[in-house]
Amino acid sequence: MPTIDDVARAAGVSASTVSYVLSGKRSISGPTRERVKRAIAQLGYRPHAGARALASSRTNVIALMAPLRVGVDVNVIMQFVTGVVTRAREFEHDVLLLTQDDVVGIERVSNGSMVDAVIVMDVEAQDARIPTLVGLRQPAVLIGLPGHTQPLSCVDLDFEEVGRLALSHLTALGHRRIALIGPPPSVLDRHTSYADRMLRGYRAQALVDDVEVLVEPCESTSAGARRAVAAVLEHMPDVTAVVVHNESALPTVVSALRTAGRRIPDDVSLLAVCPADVALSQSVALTSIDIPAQQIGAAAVDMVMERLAGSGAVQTRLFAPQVTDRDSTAPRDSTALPRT
Amino acid sequence: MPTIDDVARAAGVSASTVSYVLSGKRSISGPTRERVKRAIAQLGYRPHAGARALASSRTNVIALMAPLRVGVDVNVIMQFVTGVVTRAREFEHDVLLLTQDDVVGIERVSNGSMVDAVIVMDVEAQDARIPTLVGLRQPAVLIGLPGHTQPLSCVDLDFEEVGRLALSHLTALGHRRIALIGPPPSVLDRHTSYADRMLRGYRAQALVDDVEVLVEPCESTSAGARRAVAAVLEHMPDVTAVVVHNESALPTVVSALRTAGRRIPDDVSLLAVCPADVALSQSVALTSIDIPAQQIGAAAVDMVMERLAGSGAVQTRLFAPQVTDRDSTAPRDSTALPRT
DNA sequence: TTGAAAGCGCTAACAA
DNA sequence: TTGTTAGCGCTTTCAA
Repeated sequence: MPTIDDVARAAGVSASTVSYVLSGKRSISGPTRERVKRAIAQLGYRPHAGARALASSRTNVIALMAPLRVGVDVNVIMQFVTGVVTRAREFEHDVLLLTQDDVVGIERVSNGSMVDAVIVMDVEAQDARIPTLVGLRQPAVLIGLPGHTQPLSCVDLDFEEVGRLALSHLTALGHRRIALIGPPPSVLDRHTSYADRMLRGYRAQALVDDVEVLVEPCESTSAGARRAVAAVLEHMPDVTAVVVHNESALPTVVSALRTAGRRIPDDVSLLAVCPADVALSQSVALTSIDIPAQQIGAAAVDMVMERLAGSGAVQTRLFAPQVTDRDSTAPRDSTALPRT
Repeated sequence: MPTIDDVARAAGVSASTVSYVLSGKRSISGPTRERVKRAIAQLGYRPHAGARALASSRTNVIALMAPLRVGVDVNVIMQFVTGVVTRAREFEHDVLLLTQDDVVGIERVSNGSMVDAVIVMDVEAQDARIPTLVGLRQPAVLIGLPGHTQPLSCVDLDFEEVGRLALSHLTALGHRRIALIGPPPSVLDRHTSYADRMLRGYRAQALVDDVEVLVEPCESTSAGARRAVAAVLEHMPDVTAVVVHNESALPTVVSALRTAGRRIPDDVSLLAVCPADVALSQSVALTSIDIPAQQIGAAAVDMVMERLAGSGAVQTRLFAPQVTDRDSTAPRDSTALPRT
């Protein structure tokens, strides 16, 4: 591999000039720049990342800690990751992948100066990683909100508002008995940020709208979904609307409701909280609140970059949820009246 | 951050001694080692990754190029990634995540000496990345097989054998009219390695066993799955067995068959090609051929490490598939009388 | 068993 | 506008 000195020699300039051509940190005359660029292209020169990191204390790599366990809304995770990687590349950064369980990994890559920043997914209310993150030399961004405010940047969909919105959308349609088929018990037990907040908003809105609600956790399997539907129908036989916040359960919830003789949306309205493409790939186009995972991932990178540029302060950024009406919701009395 | 010199000073030794304690590349007296280790712990010392890479030309990072597009058997991808990351950590390596579309990314991280090796997923028969990979200074391992033998290490499930095995398992149960609900058309069109090979084996075995088969590509949506089932029932009304090689279609295929009045396994046997946990989370425990994605990912890392240690030659490693009998397959005449 | 010292390839302050 | 030079923090050869 050619080094910066090889390039400098080929272009008849000094190494620092090559460096400055590459970084743009000082002005270079047109002809010089041209010669240097030609030499770089000719030799196929690539700066050595380690040397660069050593000299500049910048690695152009950010760490992303993602929950690689299977079963938990794998699509959403993929979209977060895609958003992060794609946006990072736009800033000439690469992404180092850390897994959830590798908590010491944060310190390893941070203290070992392998990365410029850390993005953490799947945050829990009392997240064990937070003390570590707070002590880091590099900026950290959470996707999700910890239970208590921390000196850390956070970004997420406003899940509390998701809960309120889901419920109020259905009550506005006249529904008074509404069930939530939620995330798996394990997610709830861990007080995963998004699940907790969604539930809080949902329950709060139930009080406001004075409607009866039911919350049924749901394993991310077909059997789990069927069990959840059965439980809902048993405990709330006259349910007329269901909110589903569990991507993998979605197809089975839909078919289980039908099997139980509940037409969608004639007998039961269904509102899903999931990425838009998931809502659209079900057997009915589902009315849904989109989880803009890719955008959130991209926003996390933006916040990282602002912090690295020195222009960004610690902040929390919440995306406002929106209901997209599709074919799975209807007014409560839609069957009582003739339909078109 | 403390440097190696700080540690050396604290321990009353030279920097090289600290380095050797860390690498184990020469013998150190017990007391010295102890003092050094204590100093390291006390100072919370971490070697600077860039400096290390510069001096040793080893980064302890491997690049993983993963297909981050959604929809294509996301669970399988996650399991590959998990396998790679987990095993890499066992070898003290981290994983840099590259996306499929970022083809120049390979050259960037390779020539920029950011990584020690490259693992590439989702290989196609004529894969555009192969020439690049062949020219790399670092070892490359493919998960999947290219169409023509290349001077590259490969590892995968033996999908050709999967096709043969799936079919012969069903013919052995007496089935003579068998349909395959396969991957999405886009995957087939790209001649994705695993899909091509599975089909080849399946068709070859159909000739051997002299049975009638049908191949129906299938979009990874509920609607797509329903369409595929309808097409199968239309073109092969007396079908008695179905192979499904499309993870996301699985739940809907199962329910669509039932809706069409075909009981599983009484009227139609169903054999799935998917990770074991996916087969188990359907509404019937499906007879399946497991895709041991995590193991394959781990094996890819093993091959990388052997190559890096100098002990590994270029080789292709194929995992032998196995059928696990569960509740979705039965002899053809289990309920009906023997047919001609 | 240990130390001294020469790089590894780059950046950026200082000089011109 | 460009060049010179002193590190960045580590590994590893050579010497003792």
